[in-house]
Order: sequence, then C-alpha cells, then structure tokens
Amino acid sequence: MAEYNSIEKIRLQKLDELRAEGVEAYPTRAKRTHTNAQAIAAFEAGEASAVEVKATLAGRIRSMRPKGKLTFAHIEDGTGKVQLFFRVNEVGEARLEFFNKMFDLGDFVEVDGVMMRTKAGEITLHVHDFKLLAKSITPLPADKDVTQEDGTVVRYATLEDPELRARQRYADLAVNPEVRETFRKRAKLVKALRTFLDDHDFLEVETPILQPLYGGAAARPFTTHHNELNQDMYLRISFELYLKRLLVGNLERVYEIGRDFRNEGVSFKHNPEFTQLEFYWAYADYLQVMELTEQMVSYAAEQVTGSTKVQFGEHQLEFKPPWKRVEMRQGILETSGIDIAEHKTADDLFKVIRARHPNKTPDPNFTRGKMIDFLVGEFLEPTLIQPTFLYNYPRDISPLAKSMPGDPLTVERFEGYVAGFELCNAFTELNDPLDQEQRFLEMGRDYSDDEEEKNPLDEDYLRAMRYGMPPNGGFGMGVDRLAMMLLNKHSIREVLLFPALRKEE
RNA sequence: GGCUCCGUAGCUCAAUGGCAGAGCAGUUGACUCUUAAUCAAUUGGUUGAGGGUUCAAAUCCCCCCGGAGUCACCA
Repeated sequence: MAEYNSIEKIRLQKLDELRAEGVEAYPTRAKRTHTNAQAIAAFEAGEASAVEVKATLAGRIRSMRPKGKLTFAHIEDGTGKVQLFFRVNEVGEARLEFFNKMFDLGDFVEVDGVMMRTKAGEITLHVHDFKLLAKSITPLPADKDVTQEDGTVVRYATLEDPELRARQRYADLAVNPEVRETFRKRAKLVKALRTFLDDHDFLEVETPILQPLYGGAAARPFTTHHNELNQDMYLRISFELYLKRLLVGNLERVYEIGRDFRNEGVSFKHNPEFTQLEFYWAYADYLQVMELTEQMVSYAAEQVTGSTKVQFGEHQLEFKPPWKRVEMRQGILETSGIDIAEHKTADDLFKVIRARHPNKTPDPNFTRGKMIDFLVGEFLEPTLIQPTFLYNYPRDISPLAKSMPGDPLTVERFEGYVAGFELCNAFTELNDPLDQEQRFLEMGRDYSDDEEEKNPLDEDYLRAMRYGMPPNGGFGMGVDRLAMMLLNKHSIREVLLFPALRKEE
C-alpha cells in the first residue's frame, strides 16, 4: 500500500471532490485537432492574413499563473509547450475558479479555443473550454524554465539526482526535454544502422537469445532453467556462432541488432544487458569489413547529428572515412618501445615488459596474447582518440579469427577505437572446422582453471562448419557505446532508458 | 569485490555537536496580458534503516541499504 505525502493527500481529496461533482478524472477518450507544434505553426502561417485558427490541444500542465479573473498556464505535449490563456469572459467565473482550484501541475488536459498572440508576444491558445484527461497524484519534480532575453533557456531546480533519474526515468523524461531528445536520437541511430545494412543487401535476422550453450565471446553468462525441457539455458553473450551458421546455409550477408547479456561488472561503459550489432559477410575479409565499418559509422553520425564531426567531451571526433589504421605490432612498439614480434613466448614478453616498465607489469600467468592485450590497454589505447582501426591481433586471444597467411601467431582481426575506448571488433572469420575444433580445445587448455574465460565446445557449430562455410568477414559493435559517442554522453546509463540498478528496498 | 565520497521537505540545496532552515512546489486570500508573475499569510521532516558515544547527534563511532567516482574485472 502506497504511503502518501501531504501534496498527494490533497490531490486525492480533489479527486474525491471531482467524482462527487460527477467529473470523470480519467476519461477514456481524448480528442485533439493539432499537436502543440502544429497549432503554433498554423497560427504563424495565418497570422499576417488574420486567419482564425481554432484548435483543440491536449497535454500536461507544466505551469499555472492565476491572476484574478485571468489565468495563464502552459501545457506540454510530445512536440513542446504552448501557453494557455483563460478569461472569465469566455469560460465564466465558476469554471475559471474550478480550473484554478481543482487542476494541478502534472494533470493532463484537453483545451479548446482559438490561437492568439499575447501582448508579450507569445503564441497562445485562448481557451473557450477545457476538460480533465488524467489527474496527477504524485507531483513531478518542480522545475521552471526561464527564457532569457538572448533566447537561452535557464532551468531552475529540476530532477538531477542520477539515481532518481534512472530509477524513475518516466519522471526524468517528463521534466527534462533534452532526455527525450537523447532517446529520439538513439532511435535514429539504430534506424540509420539498419538502413545502411539493408541498403548493402544484408538480411536482418533474429537468432536465439535463450541458448542451450553460450559462446562467441569471453564472458560469464546469465543462467536460467527451462522447466519442461528440464535443462539449464543461457542468455546469449554474443550472436556470432548462430549468425555464422546462417552463412553455412547460403545466406550470404546477415546482421542482427539485439540484446546481449553478460554477467559481469557494471560501470560507466558496461550494463549487464546491452545492444549489440553483428554482421557477417560472405566472400569478404577484414579489410573490406574495415571499409564498410567506417562508411557505416560515418553515415550513422551524419544521420544522428547532421555531421561526421562530433563533439565528445573535449575532443572533436571526425568519423569521415578513411579512419586512421594502426598495425598492432607497430603501435605497441611506438607507444611502449617493445617489439612483440621479437618475443614469441609469454615468458619472454613478461620479462621484457618488467625490464622496460617496472611500474606496469602484467600478471605473470597471462598467455602471450593477454600480455599483448595488456600492452595495448596500458600504452596504446589511451592514444587512440580519433576513430582508429587497430589491426592484426594475437591468435591465442582470438579463437574465432583466421590466422594471417605466413604468421601463425597473428590473426586477421581489428578493433575500432574512438576516444580511447573500444567501439567494435571484427575479423576474417575462421572457416576451417578442424582448425576451429583445435582452437576450442586450446581455449579449454589455456583457461581450464578460469571459469569465466572457458569457451564451451559447441559441437553443433563445428558440425555446421564441416558442411562448408564460405570465407567471410564478421563484425560486432556495442550500439550503446556508439550512442554515447554520438550524443556526447559519458555514461552508458545516459543512453539506456532503464539501466540496471539494484532492487529498491 | 577493494578504496573514496554522498544520502536532510515533492524537487534543488543550507545547517559541522547546541531550537532542523531557504527557494521552488503545496494550501488560503488579493489581482483582467502573465511567463521564475507579484503581494500577504501558511502547511509540510522517523535528517536512507538500525545500534552506540554524549547533558545534547543531521553532524562523531559501528553496522546495514542505496547511489556516485575510482581500481580490479570485461578477447
């Protein structure tokens, strides 16, 4: 049972009074002839020729200024705010008093009248009749917008607490219009990615979220149980193995945009469920994927922000192709002074890192690949601000990527980095079933004592590969992270409507 | 999970051991072009929960809950 505060108690009392007077507080239907934006546009269009614009508007009351026998108010709908002007001349004294007393900030109303311009110059609906559409019990966080003379809007005391904003996103959206704008732009981003891939003949598919076996990434899964089948199931950690099965089935270009689930830490760039985009492209290699990637991301940037140049914090990012390309060995050499090609075992690599950088030493138990990854993270990654492809990765941390011809320790893989953190990951996909089986077994050996990194052997996937898989390039990208970059948000929570939070007590 | 910081009225914030306050919102009244309307009066608190120290705790200590930052983790 809810406990009500003093404001809520008063509003519940008003609700009783309304019902006693026979007023329906939550009528079933509303009618409106214009959105707020349409009404303003219609008035502006007809203003010079003095065309009368009648309009029925609907929206939430955001401000009220009763002034004796006049009342000014603003309502807000999905398109913005419009001022309302009530006079006793039209609505009568009793109805005006009824409005002033019984209507509150946050209530939804339907208002009927004629568009006009006030003496102060604001386009306003001159109200002739009004009706309650939905009574608000809980007060929205108080806020006031003041438009300065130079046109800038100053916001006074609105909802700012990041916990409340995320937990009660409905209230955040209701009072912070820029938050609504963020999520409109996020939708534009996802749509742009779809349009781009559709236009490049990729087929959008949907693969299982609930899987008997997880794979395609190194992450701890969420586990659940199917009662009737009496078996444990996992929420997917990637789409990779299912999408590549489709290449075996002669679907040559496939993609999926959907949710991945990883049972790991939560941070400004990690949420336990996040939106992933993956595509697989038969007869292409990682270099072609690189070119498609820079085109796709720059297209998305342009659709969302209107430009390929995007401000992110203190950096202006330029997404226009071609992006900078850094070969991993070269990049590590330049930033750390270590040539990984001269150190072919994990032990060798550990010793040279310890000798050159005694303050930045990796775990001595790391594999060679993880040592290299450590060097990237410590030295190279922070330097990759402008969109950059880092390419040619160590084989042992890339069990699904194809080796470079003539270099068994290195695979044809790249990651896209922007603003110092990882945006996407792609490679020329391994399509040799025997090599793949060997890699799975090696992963099992290398990480046998590490529950989190164990890659379960997917026999069905190997069976699919044995039918024959065309050579192909594959790609994966965190859509939330791209949204952060394009929208200049520095926490993943700002681009998720309902980020993961602990249960409220 | 480690460390640091935060939690006070519906919202934004004061009060640092000595009577829990302000602005906005709310309530009552005045006001026929206001827009942070104005003016007058006024309501609202288990200071996140529990325990302790003290004559006295929002303030100091312990523990729990929630959050933020940071590190670890995250091919």
